[in-house]
Amino acid sequence: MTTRAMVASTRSKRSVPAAERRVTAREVAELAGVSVSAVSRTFTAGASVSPETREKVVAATQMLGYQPNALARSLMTGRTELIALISNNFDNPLFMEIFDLFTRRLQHRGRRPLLANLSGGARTDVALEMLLKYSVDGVIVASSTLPLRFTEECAEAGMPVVQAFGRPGGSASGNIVGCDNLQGGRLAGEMLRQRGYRSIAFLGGPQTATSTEDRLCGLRESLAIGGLAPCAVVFGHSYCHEAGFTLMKQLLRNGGIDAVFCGDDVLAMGAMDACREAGVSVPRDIGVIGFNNMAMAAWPAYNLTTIHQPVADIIVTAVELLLGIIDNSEQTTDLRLFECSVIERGTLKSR
Amino acid sequence: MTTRAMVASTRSKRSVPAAERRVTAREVAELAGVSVSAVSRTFTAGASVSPETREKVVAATQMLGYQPNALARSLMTGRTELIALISNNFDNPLFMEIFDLFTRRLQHRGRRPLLANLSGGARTDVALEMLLKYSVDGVIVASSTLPLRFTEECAEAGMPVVQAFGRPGGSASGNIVGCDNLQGGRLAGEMLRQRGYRSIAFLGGPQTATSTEDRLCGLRESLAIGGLAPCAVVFGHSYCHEAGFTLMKQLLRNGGIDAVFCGDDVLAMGAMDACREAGVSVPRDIGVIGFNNMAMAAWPAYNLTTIHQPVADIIVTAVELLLGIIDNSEQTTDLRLFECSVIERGTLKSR
DNA sequence: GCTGCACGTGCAAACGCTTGCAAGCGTTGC
DNA sequence: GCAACGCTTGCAAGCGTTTGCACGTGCAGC
Repeated sequence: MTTRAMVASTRSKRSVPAAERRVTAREVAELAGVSVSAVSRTFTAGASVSPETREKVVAATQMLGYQPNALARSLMTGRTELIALISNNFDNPLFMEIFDLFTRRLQHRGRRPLLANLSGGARTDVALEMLLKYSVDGVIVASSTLPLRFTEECAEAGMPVVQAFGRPGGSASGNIVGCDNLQGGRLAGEMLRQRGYRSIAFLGGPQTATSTEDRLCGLRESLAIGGLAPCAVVFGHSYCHEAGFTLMKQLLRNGGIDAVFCGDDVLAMGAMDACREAGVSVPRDIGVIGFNNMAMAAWPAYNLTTIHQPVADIIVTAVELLLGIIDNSEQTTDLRLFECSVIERGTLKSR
Repeated sequence: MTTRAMVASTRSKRSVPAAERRVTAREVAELAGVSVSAVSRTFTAGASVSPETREKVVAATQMLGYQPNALARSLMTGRTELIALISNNFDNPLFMEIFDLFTRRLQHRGRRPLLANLSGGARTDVALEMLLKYSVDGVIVASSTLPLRFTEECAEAGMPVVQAFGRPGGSASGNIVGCDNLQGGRLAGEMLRQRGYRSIAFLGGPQTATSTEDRLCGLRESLAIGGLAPCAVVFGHSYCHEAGFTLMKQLLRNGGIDAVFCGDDVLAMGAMDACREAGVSVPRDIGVIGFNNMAMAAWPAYNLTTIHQPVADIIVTAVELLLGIIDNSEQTTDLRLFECSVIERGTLKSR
């Protein structure tokens, strides 16, 4: 480690045990001259409390700065209002938007997101264990590259779970909300055919990712209509810039392509950067179309034509679906797919 | 909403209340033929349990798939192992790296990150309340744009708190770990002077952000040595691409600058995109230097010369500092600043 | 004036765990 | 052989809540 750290420090044993012990319902009750039941009821909607009692309790609460202990409450109610948010996708800027929207939505619905990071070979069984230990009310898996198995394990352990940005898995089990990757892939294919491209390569994310698989499949279907087929198909180890860059260099070396459909915008940006470095002009020499329409795709450096998936809709739907399952405590198997649309920018020739 | 959603659904009232009730210590105790105390002690390090008892308990545990309830435990121990992770910076890709590192580090130390998103006018008092309700063991504030007041309020409420990516505030209270923005600003200034730039603009983030303030100050100091001063100083509403883009267009309109120091890489990218659009060449016509060295800065589309701050070191230090405070339960006032360094790429002329 | 009823309230028993305390028991030292 | 000791263990209290239940109380209806 070459960095030097400046360090300044002042320590002092906490002299006054100020705010040491959180104030409890009992203390509030005493001050208000009522029972603990009364203060509890004051804070549970729909409980039977007279206006006078409530007023006394509220006054005492303000005076002492009381906050009901959510954990103790959860012991009785069986609800923690904790929702696990699981992902393994921390090198894709789209997930910044996704986290933002998820956390805001959960907060908005009075729930707290407990994060589990499954990237970089973190053990899923350890994560599962911790979800159980903390008795989360439900689980949201936000990733298309996480093994479906994990989602199933959550369900088996009795936790309501919805997978966002997943796809109708083979097992057909579980709740999934995402975009119609197949349709999105078709859209990309149509677009490329319309613009007169003939030698089209597919540059995808992890081959095991259902999203990549479906997008490729959609492309194939759509090209087949015009009697075409992808002239090259390559997969990256992850949805990251470096993968797009490396794979595109490889495609350029092999030659013979006039357009590439990338399974993700960040892959597309990597691909464009490879073109840039190789002196290949986009869209003059080669057409590029991405997927996701992340914020960066609109940046002038890339100005990327791409397939939009309605991230915000997906997230709201995922949260509402999960909360619905929790409230009704019924096991559902829902599949909600949103349609994709084309965002035209500057990386395809005008025809 | 123009998107249509395909919906498929299968519902079924959960017939078997399988895994309905989590298995408790009592059940394990019964199966193992011991008391609940014994099973509790089996799972608390350093407790006195004979090998035979432990073995019986472990066997029963495996058999039933028992998971100690962390929340119930916390009621007695006063520890939740929950750490609040607070941020309001969800439009800056650097924070993807930051979240990744924080969550991994916390997991590695056996803690769970409880996320609070304070972006977009979320109310800080509501957030504070929820931290108290859930009795988190400590708080990490990961932002340089969050009001120092929030950090102070956490401390006042008796929660150990460290601010990451903050700076030595005027109040001199609180635990802060970050980089030496002043020194980083100086570095940028030196770099620009060395390369022969004379008319240097500063393009910062929010004027109230301590990071922006300090970086500008460092720049000023450094330029002063060469008898220079920034020829223009502008601030964005946030550390985002759009702000960099807009502000740079403005700077270009006003004219008379030959280099710009951006308070953040994403601002720099916005600025470069503005140049691109205006037909101004970087670095031929104008030099650009950024701050942070986020992953994207290395992408060929930008190939941005920038000031590196050792994000990983900062995060590890922040976590260890916080856990230290929690364990020793002593109120400290630590300040740990890491040195910045220059990452040379292609956005400054070679001289 | 008595019964019936609705409403508020407090008591006490949970929830699933930890932990102080004392009892049990086998060892060791004299 | 007895006291002292150390190690295990179970009992029971307690952590901060919620909630079923029973017990008032006040009021309307006859």
